[in-house]
Order: sequence, then structure tokens, then C-alpha cells
Amino acid sequence: MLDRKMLREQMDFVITEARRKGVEVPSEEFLAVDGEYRSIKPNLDELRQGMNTKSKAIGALMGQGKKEEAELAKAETGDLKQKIQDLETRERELEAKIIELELQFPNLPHESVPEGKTEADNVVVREWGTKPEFAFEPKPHWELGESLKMLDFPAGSKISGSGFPLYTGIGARFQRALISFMIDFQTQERGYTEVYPPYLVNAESLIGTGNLPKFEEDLYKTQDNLYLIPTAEVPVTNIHRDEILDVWQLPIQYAAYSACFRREAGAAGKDTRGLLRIHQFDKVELVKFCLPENSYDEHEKMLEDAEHVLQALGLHYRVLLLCAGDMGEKGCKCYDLEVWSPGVGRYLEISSVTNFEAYQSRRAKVRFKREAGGPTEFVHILNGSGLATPRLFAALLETYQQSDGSVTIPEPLQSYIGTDLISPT
RNA sequence: GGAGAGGUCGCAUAGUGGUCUAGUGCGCCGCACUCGAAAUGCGGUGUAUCGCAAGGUACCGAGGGUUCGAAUCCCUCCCUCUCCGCCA
Repeated sequence: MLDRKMLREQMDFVITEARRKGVEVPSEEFLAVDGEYRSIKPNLDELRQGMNTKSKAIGALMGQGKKEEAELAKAETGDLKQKIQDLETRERELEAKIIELELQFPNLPHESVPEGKTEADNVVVREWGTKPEFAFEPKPHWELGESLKMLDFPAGSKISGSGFPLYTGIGARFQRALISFMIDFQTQERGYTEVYPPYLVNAESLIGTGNLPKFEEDLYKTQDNLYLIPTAEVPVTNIHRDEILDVWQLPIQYAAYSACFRREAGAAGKDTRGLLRIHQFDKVELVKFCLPENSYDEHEKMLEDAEHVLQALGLHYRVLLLCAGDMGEKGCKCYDLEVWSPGVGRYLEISSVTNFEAYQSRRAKVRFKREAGGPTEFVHILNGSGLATPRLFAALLETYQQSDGSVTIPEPLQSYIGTDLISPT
């Protein structure tokens, strides 16, 4: 959500900036509905004031035992009451419509975000490490995973359908190790507080983060009108929904492991092999609530938090600054981390680190006060993956594969997995 | 899932149709007293929305309804607590 004042006073600017993202906003409808609302509101409030005064007078008369005069006064209110009811009905409709329209406006891109329409226009900010060299043809992770008995895709398909891999034996342990390693790192080294959120959330929470109303088709919905979370971002961002935080609490930073569920409707085709695009996956998510003036510094720091995981594991990656057209509706500025996948021969998106500024905090009403009695302001909210496990799993197997089909384990993971080498049995 | 109790201004409580534009205590802010502090006294202390402002309006879990008038009555829903049932 954007500032309503900005929509009123700088709609041309909003239209232009939204177009950088390739989004057309319902500007005229908003201005029309909002205009009518504002023309009605003063009238209605005045009528209500009149009614309040009259009712109070009736109450006073009743109190004095002047029943007949009170009855007389009552009789005079009918017309006024009808007018108020009509206007109230209209006001309610308009308010609902305004909110509905407001929710359709995308967040506006930050000035540092490059122009562009597609992923081809994203800017490579930096690369870390180099592509590993192999004296043999590196295999993709789905082959390694199956030959090492870490992954069983047919079993997953049988149980649930395609896009639901079964991790087996050392593969399951490997997965669990990645999660523990990342959570421990972010909480012990980078100052995050660990939280473990519910996996089913209500619609309000999804509106708060911006997943509803526009992206409902991406979500799994239950018969109880709860949704499976597409990322821990949703429950974690909503921890402070409808709250006014004290300034000394900021920044608040959470690291949360959760499973993530995505329908990815119509996404079949590209990137679907192995673990590249699945309906259920695991992720450690980072979420920060901070002061507006600090959010871009915090954004850079969060990017480093995510990068450190890849560095510790010795994986080659690059950092992309997404162009306006490719960054999605919700963000102001977004970096993607792409890890090199030798078996697939491509960079794989493994993390998105986004500054939402006040877009989510306005929706979720996460505010703060700088001092007691002062005005409320919206916090800035950021989140980033730190990281998603499937592609990390894939990159690790592919990067550390040996000619004999075994895979070495980078040092930081060895204590978690309990070995430094996984060999075919 | 069943039965009962309850959700009021940061916290605790009062309030069962009209002096409730919600009282009181605690907390917090300001002022006074003080060398300073405590104690005490006085004043203030929510959110949202409309308005240039003055000032309105709405909000007592949420949403409807009855009424000239609702924290208070009615309906639906949500949540919390107690007991029972079921269950990792």
C-alpha cells in the first residue's frame, strides 16, 4: 500500500513509477471514488453531530421527567435518521472500494533501481569465487541425488504428485543439516532472533505482506479458509501486525525456518527438473523491521547475511540488482543471489533480498513512535532468503562432486552431517 | 467437538439503555515543591479519519441489527480461560 496522500496529490508520479514496473494502476477510479468519499464525509459527520446533539437533548428531557417534550423531539428525528443511514451505506461502500483499489497499487521502485522490463535487464553487481573446473563432465544434482540415494523423486510423485521430492537417508540428514547450519549462523553470528512460525495463516496476514488479493492463485488454500504459507515471510512479518513499536526496539530481526508451499500454477516447463522448482521446499527466511532512515543500510547488511552462507560453503555465486520490470509488485529494491550450478550449467536464483520500505507496514499496520506522545510512523520492513535449501542442496552436490560419483562435504557442514564424504553404496 | 465464563483507553479494574465526549488505580510525560531525589500536589496522556484551521466523526474483540440514543439489548463470527471428550 502507498500513502493515500501521495495517491491524491502525486498521482502522475505514481503512474509513471508504476509503469517502470510495467503496471497500470487504477488511478482514475481511485481519484473518483476517493473524491466522492471526501465530498460525503463532512456532510455525514455534520449530520451525525446534529443527531448526537438531539439524542442528548432527549436524554436530558427524559432525565427531568418531561416525557411529552421528549416524545415530541423524538418525532423530529426520523428524517435526519434516514439521511444518515443512506449516507452511511454509501460511505461504507466507498471505504471498501478505496481499500480494494489501494491494495492494487504496486510498490514504487527506488531511484537506485535500474530501468528494464525483463530479467535480461538485471544488473550483475558482483561475483564471488569462480566457476569450479572439472576434469570430467559434471552431473546434475538429480542424477547425483538418486545415485547417492539422497533423493527419491518417483516415491515423492507417488505420495503427493510431481514437485514433491522425497529426501532419503543421508539426503534427509543433509537437508536437516543445511537448515540447522543456516539458522545457527544467522542467530549466532548475525544477530537474528530465531522464530518458528505457523504454516497455516489467515487471509489478513497474506494481505499484510501483499500476497493477497492479487496472487491468490499461487497459494494452497484449505477448507478452513487458511492458506499454506508460500514463505515464512508471511507469518513472521505479521508478528507485529497492528502494533505500535517503541523506537528502542528497532531494528527487530528474525530468522525463521519453515517449509514453504507454492502452487506455481502454470509454471511447468522451464527449470522443473530435480529440485529446481518444487511445490514444497525449505527455507530460512530473514525479516527485519527498522527505522525508515536506516532501511537501505539494513538492506545491504541483509544481503551480506545471505551471501555469507554461500561464502562459508565455498559456492560460486553472483549478486543481481533487479531492474524495475523484473522485481515484482511488492518491493522498492531487490537483490537476487544466484548460485552457480555446474551440473545444470546455469546460475540458479537462491535468494531474494528486498526492501519494501513502508509498503507492507502500511498494509499490516506496523508502526512505531520515536517518543511518547509523538506521531506514529510506519517502520520499514525487509526480508530475504537466507537461504532456500533445494537449490543450495543442488549446488553443493554439483559443486563438490568427484569423478567417482562421491560428494565431499564442506567443512562447516561436516559436524552437522556427521561425515566429510558421501559415497555411492 | 461439548458445557460454562470472559474479551473495556499501555497494564489492572469500574461500568447492564441517556450526565460514559468511558470512571478509578498504576505506568508514562510536563509543571510545582527540592541542592538533588523520593514522596506529594496540579495538568496532560489512545487509534483512525475528514478539515488550511477551529473543530468534527468513528472506534469498549470483529461484523451486522434493534433504538431518538448501545460498552450496556439481539444475531453471527473470532479469540482467551476452566472443565469434559479426542489426540501426537
